[in-house]
Amino acid sequence: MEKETQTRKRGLALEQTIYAVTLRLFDQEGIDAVTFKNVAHYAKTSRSVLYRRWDSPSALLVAAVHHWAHENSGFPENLDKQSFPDTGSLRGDLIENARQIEGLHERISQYLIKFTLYQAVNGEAIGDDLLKKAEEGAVTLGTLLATRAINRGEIKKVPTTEVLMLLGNIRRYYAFIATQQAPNPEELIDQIVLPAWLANQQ
Amino acid sequence: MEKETQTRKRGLALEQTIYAVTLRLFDQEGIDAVTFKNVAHYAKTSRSVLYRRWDSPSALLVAAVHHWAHENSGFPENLDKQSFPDTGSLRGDLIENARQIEGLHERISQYLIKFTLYQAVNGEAIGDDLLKKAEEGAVTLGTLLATRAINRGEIKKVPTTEVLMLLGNIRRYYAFIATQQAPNPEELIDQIVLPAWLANQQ
DNA sequence: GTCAATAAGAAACATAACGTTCCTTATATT
DNA sequence: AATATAAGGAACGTTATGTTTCTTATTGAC
Repeated sequence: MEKETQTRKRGLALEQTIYAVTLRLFDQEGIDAVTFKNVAHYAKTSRSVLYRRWDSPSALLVAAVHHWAHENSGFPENLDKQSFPDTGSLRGDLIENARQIEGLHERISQYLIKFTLYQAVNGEAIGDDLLKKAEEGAVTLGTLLATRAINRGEIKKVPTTEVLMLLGNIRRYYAFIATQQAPNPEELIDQIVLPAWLANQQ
Repeated sequence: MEKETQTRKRGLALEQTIYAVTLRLFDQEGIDAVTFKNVAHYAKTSRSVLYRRWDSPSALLVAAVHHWAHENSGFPENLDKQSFPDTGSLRGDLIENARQIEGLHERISQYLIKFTLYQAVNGEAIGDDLLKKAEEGAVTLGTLLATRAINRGEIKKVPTTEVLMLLGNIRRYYAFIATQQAPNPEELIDQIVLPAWLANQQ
C-alpha cells in the first residue's frame, strides 16, 4: 500500500485556501457559519493554524475580505480597453460602457457588500490604495472615450476625474443601495452622464 | 426600607431598549461584543427574553439595524423644506443643499454601514419602503428648488426623479465608498449636478 | 542526502457563549 | 381581586473559543 500523497500546505498557499473557505462559508451559509472549527474543517487544516494568525473568526473574516478586495481591486472599472468597441459617437460609447457595467451588476454588489462588511466589522474602511486602483481604471477608459470624442469634434477636452468616475460610481451606487430603481443605461447617460461630459467644455 | 421601584419593561419598550443596547455594543465595541449575555446585561433583562425573540446574536443585530433603519428612514433627504434658504439662484440653492448634506456626512456613513451590514448578514437588502421614503424626500425638496428656478426663468420644467435624486445619491455614494476623494459641494454641483438639471429642458 | 529550522497537525484542557427547559415573579387585563 | 401574559432567573447540556504542549511534515542550508 502506497503512502498517500502528503500535501500539507504552508504559508501563502494555506492562507489562500483559508480565505477562500472563509468567504465561501460566509457567502453560502452566513456569518454564523464562519467559525474556526468550520473553517479548519473545510480548509483541511487545524484550529491551531487559525489561532496563530487571527484573534477571532471576525478578524479572519475581515482579513479574508481584505485579501479578496486586493485580488479584485480595480474591478469593475478596468474593462478591457483594447477591445472596447467604437460605436461612432460619444453617447453610444458611454451607453456601451454603462451596459457593460450593468452586466457586472451581481459582481459589483458582491464587491460592495464585502467592502462595507469590512468597514462594519473592522471599524474603518479598507485602504485608499484600492480606491486609487479603481480610479485609475476609470480614468484610463474614460480618457480613451474622450480622445475618440475629441477626434470626432464632439467635445474639446477630457473631462475632470470626477466626471470620468461618474459613470462607474453612479451605477455602483445604484447597484448597492437602490437596485430596483436604477435607471437603465440610456436614461443614465442621457440625463446625467452625457450632460456632465458636455458641460464645462468652454 | 422602601421596596425599590419595580420597573420591569415589557413588549415594545423592552425591545427598543434591547435594540439600542445592541447597536451601541456593535458601534462602540464591535461585532464580537454583540452576545446575548452582553445585551441582556446592559439592557437589564435576561437571556430568556432574547432567545424568545431571536435565534442568534446575528439575527438580533439584523433586527436592530432594521428597526434603526425604519426609525431613520427618509434621512437625510428630508432636510427642512420650510426653512430652506433661497439663495437667489439655482446654482446657489443646489450648492446650499450639497453643503447641508455634507454636514450630515458622519450620519450618512453610519446609515450606509448599517444598511450594508444588514444586507451582508441577512443575505438580502432592507425593504424597498425605506428607499421609497428617501426618494420622496429628495423629490419634495428638489421640486421646491426647481419651482423657484422656473419662476426665476433659469429652467423650464422640473427635472426627472433620477436627476432630482442625484444630489443626495452621489454625495451618499462618496460618503460611503470614496470618502477622501469626494469632490467639494461646488465642484459636485458645477461639474455634475447642474449640467444634469440644465439638460433636457427643451 | 542529511540535518536543522520552521511551521502545520493533533490532542487536551479551561473558559465562555449558545441554546433549551422549567419555574418564579412582575405586569397588564378583565 | 382573579386571571392571563410575559419577564426574570436558574440549571443544564452543547458548542465554540482560546491556550498549551507535543508530534510530524515540509523546507532550505550544508
